[in-house]
Amino acid sequence: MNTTTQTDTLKRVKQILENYLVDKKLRKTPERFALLEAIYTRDDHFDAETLYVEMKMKNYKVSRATVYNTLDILQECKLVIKHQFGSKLARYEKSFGYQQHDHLICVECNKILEFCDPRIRNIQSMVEDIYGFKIDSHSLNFYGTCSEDCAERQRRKER
Amino acid sequence: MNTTTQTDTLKRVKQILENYLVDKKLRKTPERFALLEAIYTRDDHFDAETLYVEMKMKNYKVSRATVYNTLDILQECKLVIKHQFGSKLARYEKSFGYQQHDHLICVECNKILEFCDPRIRNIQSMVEDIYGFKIDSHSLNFYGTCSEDCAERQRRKER
DNA sequence: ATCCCTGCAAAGGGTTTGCAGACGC
DNA sequence: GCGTCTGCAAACCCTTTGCAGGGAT
Repeated sequence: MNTTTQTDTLKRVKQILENYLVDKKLRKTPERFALLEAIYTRDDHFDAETLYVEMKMKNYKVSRATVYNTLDILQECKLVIKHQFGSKLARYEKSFGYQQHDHLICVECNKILEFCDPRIRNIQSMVEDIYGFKIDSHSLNFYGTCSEDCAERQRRKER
Repeated sequence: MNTTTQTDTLKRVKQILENYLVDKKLRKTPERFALLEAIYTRDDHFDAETLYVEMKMKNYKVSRATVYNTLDILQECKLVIKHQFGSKLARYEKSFGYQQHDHLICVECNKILEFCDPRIRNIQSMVEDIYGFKIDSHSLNFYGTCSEDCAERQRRKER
């Protein structure tokens, strides 16, 4: 994504947040927009603490409470997605302009790759039909090792 | 599953645990076998606390520490699978004699259904080839509502 | 007899909550 | 000015850990 597009994205997501806040009669606080910008400047699967520390480093003071509060709001307006990659530590990522995708997680070095596969949609509609569920979302994670090094490290642990 | 088969399963999983403990030079304590039996008598996706309380109710005293310790061991010998269904609270289920399956979770009433789909295997091998990962396991969860009642309750929340 | 395992309770890590003061409306 | 949002810290929940006594080998 080049700089122009990123600036453009930033404008659009800020607009979405603003609309959401107005609609829900919530306040347009500077903290919320600062956090949104920080999130849309990142390009990874971060946790709440990392975001909190990043703000601190930039000399933008926000409390942990505000970080969590804002992450909740951003999830509600679909600007952020929360993941639980098999541990209790929640991970987040921006979601505007991204096509829905799934994750491939290296259990050794924690590298996370993304992939898309249209077959999941098919599985979803089949499952909806069979069980009478209305499905809103899904998460598909593959866990494994990303390289021979990581595979070797894993084998060593299992002994 | 009829009673005969369940008794049979119980015998077999106890044997598996015993072999594992001997192999790893761990001790065959009564707590471990009692917990294994409790787990294989259940038929749901339970959390550690529920199991702990169940043992208490049956007047079989085990500590939380032992519950967690035993769940770890049972995971290692593949008799139990641990799930993280989008919350920090871990869920467990017995896994011997079960084919690998995935989950459908009602976000309103927390009902959990299971399903299998062979296409996931295909996606898995494709992803392995493309990204050079060696995949050990996966988790696919669909989140939605299980009935019109639950769907309605969800809509009411969103207002 | 060894020393791993247990029970207990305290500590731990991530997240949520309560409260008083700040500030968007 | 009203009422929500913030920062702070304490509380919270689930899980892990430390330790001393007990039981498997």
